Amino acid sequence: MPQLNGGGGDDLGANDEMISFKDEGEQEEKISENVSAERDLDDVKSSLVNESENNSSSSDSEQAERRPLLTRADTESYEKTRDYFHEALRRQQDGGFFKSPHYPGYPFLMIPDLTNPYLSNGSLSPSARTYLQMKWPLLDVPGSAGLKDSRSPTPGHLSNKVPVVQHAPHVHPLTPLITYSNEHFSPGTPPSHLSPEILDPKTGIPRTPHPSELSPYYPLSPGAVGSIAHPLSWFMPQQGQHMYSIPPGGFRHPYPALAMNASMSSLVSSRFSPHMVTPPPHSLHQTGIPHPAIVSPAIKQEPGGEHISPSMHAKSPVPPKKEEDKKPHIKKPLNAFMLYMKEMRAKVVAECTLKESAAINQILGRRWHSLSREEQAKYYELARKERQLHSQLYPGWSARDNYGKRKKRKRENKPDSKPEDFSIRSKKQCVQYLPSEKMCDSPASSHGSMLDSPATPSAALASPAAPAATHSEQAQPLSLTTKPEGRMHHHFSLAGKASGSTSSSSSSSSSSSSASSSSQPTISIPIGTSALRWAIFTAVRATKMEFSDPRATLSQFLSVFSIITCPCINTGKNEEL
DNA sequence: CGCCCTTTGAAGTGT
DNA sequence: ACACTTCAAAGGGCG
Repeated sequence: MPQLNGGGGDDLGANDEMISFKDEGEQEEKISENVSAERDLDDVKSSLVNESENNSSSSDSEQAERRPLLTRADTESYEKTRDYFHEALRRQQDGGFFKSPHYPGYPFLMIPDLTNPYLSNGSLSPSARTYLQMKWPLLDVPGSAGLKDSRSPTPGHLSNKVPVVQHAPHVHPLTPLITYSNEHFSPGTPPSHLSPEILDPKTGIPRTPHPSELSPYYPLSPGAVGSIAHPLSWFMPQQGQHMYSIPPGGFRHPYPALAMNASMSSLVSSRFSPHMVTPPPHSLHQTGIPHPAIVSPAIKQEPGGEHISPSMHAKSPVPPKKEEDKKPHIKKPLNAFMLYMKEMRAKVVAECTLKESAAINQILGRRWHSLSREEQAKYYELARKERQLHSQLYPGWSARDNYGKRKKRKRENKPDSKPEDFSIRSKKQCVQYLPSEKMCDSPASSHGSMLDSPATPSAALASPAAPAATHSEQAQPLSLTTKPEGRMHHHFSLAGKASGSTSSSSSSSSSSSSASSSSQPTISIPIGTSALRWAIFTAVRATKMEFSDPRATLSQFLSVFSIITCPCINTGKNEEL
């Protein structure tokens, strides 16, 4: 969300968030799309502190172009998705590689961890994970060949990283993909809301899935699994990977019947793909839904073997554990960025030798910002489905349930983050992301990207979160700003939300804002409120400018507004430090 | 061994 | 309504 307001993210997030966006160098990235990750890395490292961004406006035009697309109605986007789906299916049937021009990564999007994403203990080795993510289709699943990963573009080196995974003879080839093992799964009663039946997408009437109905998308037998690709396989993990993995035994229907609508069913089916659908071999965990998200506290142990052959040993529900233990740890559904990260991490790691996650994440964050709206929208949509599915699986679950499960993090710095301290403590953030000139650089340059925002309609699509439409309008002004604007915010004392979006960013932004406010007179504008609009209005009036063209309006406004509110913009002075 | 770092986003709590 | 916090993934770094 941070990024484009109207865009998908918008819905999700508050408009404000968009503001908070850090401008990390989106432009930079765009300009140098080809730039290797190493460069990114270098930037990250070297600049870790000082990252001066180019102001190239090249990206603007690009963004401007794509914005219009985003403005379309949700329906359109969904249709688009459907088109992708069909396309994927078609390609798979053709046996060709599916390369998604728009979103190459999707195919393995959720594949990422063999281990259930929601399991705290992923047992697979990183390399194995990477391998599977990228190539799992190659696992001895015969039919999967056709699916070969769309990501083919992926550097071969990646594939090389992984050792061949062998399955025990008796184990289904896909078993490894089933991250969820009984062990992890705490016995529980399946959600009452889940019923064995599924809703007919068209009629919405519950019905019992018939084998014939399931196929071709829902292969019934393990053997068939590989051969039949789910239409959404391109979109979802290739048959096997699920965010919510299923226990070895699998459910008869993964999530048996969540109230499925078309989208849900597709999601579920893809997620709990074939093997899941497959009739439970023997050791089905009948009690419940083994969901990847469910993690038994006690389980944090050995990664290894059990994952590989999860199903095999349907261990009887482990001996009674403590009360607390009994309560499975259900992980939060992954958000759009997390999904993106999972997908791209391996790639980034492969491109640069860097292994440090912190650095990689920075790169990923930048890349995330550089993604087109459409690309991001896909992840948002995916994340939305994730949440939807998650909520259906765990109706009573609340993010709050996981509070305190982790050790406390650093948060302390925030409170104390006094300007000075702050600079010291979180220097990285400040320095790195608050490049001076860039911030000010031109709202104009940023406009291009912002321009598209108007459209909010697309937001719904992009942003799964959907609070959307309503916000989008208000947000727009804010949303207009992409990263650059985020910077602007710094100039303004936009305290609020901007900072709020991220702990880290928040601290930096807040600090920066405070710093700026202290050093220079600035206009405090509550973000996400009518105040901003008022400010805009005022600014426009002040200049007596008339705008006929929406785009012109925005850009002009931004120019004016920036001038009025952010003197430093012109100077390029970085107040921050 | 286990937390930190780092990213964005969602969802929680707090004011 | 807004601000702030926590957690989600990941894996090297570090105490």
